[in-house]
Amino acid sequence: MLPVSPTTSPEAELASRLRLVVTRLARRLRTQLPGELSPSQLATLASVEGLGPLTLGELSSVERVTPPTMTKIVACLEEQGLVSRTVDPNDRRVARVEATPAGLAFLAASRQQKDAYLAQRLRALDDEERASIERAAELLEWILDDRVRGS
Amino acid sequence: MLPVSPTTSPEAELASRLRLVVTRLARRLRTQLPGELSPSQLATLASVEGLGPLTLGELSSVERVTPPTMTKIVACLEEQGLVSRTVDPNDRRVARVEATPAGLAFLAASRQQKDAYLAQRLRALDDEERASIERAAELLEWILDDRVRGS
DNA sequence: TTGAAATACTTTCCTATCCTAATTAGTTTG
DNA sequence: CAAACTAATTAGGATAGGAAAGTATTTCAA
Repeated sequence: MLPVSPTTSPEAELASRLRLVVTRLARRLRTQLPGELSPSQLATLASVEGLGPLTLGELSSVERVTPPTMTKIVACLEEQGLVSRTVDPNDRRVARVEATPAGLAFLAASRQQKDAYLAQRLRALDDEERASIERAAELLEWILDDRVRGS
Repeated sequence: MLPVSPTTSPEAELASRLRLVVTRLARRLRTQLPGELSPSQLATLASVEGLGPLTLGELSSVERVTPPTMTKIVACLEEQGLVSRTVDPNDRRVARVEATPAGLAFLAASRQQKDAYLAQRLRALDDEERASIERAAELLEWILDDRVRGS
């Protein structure tokens, strides 16, 4: 439809198209939930849930955020009762962060809310179309996997 | 792989998976270009390119940003010579913003750079796999199309 | 035709987020 | 035990974006 800048390879053209749709869809999903947690806070909570109890340092490198920033994020989450901290008895410098039941519940609710939009749209597709999307999701997961060479 | 919270329908499960991969890929694409323009500035420049000359007010509502913020964004883009402003001779309160040739060139380059990452990854797939992604991109474009009923 | 209201943008000031540098507390090692 | 190292925190600063108020211009009603 739109005459994109002259592309050299078919991959480049597909890349352009994929980038556009992924960027837009992500934006749509983001604005779908104006929740009371900042994006970093939500992402941190999700990491804690997915990766189990983590130290502040691990969290800050997972979230690509500096340690001081992570200190504040975790402090805020803790104040709201969504995570708990436990000092490691063997090395009392480190504190492990863990999701509380309230944190897990919050995450589940927030996911359900975001997924609701997508699920509603997906319901309008037929089985074959949903299978296509599933297959693509698989491939994109592979693309995102950094064990594949090249940063 | 990860035991997600109990989902009710197959659509919900796919939605969850799709949301995750789309969000992550979008983030990857975003951080891929640490360019000298902020995200809002880049988005504004892209809107100006795509929608033609726009007033500040139109721009701020398109970008979901308050007028003062748009004033600053445009001022910054103008300083860098990426857009130009022209006062409407019929109504001297309004100023129309337009992309300069330098602005268009910048956009093209930035797109090419982002696409490069994706294109590189896509090159590692075979034709069948690329076709799957293309099909999915089509479906996602349809999903994003707001002319389809339901917000 | 002129004052009041409306409109388009700008200026000022405030908040939130995330950074770097320096500090504190705890652990390991020579 | 002291020096070096490590984990987390505190202090301070940069930047993006918003709300409220201000300025310039246009429109409308009496």
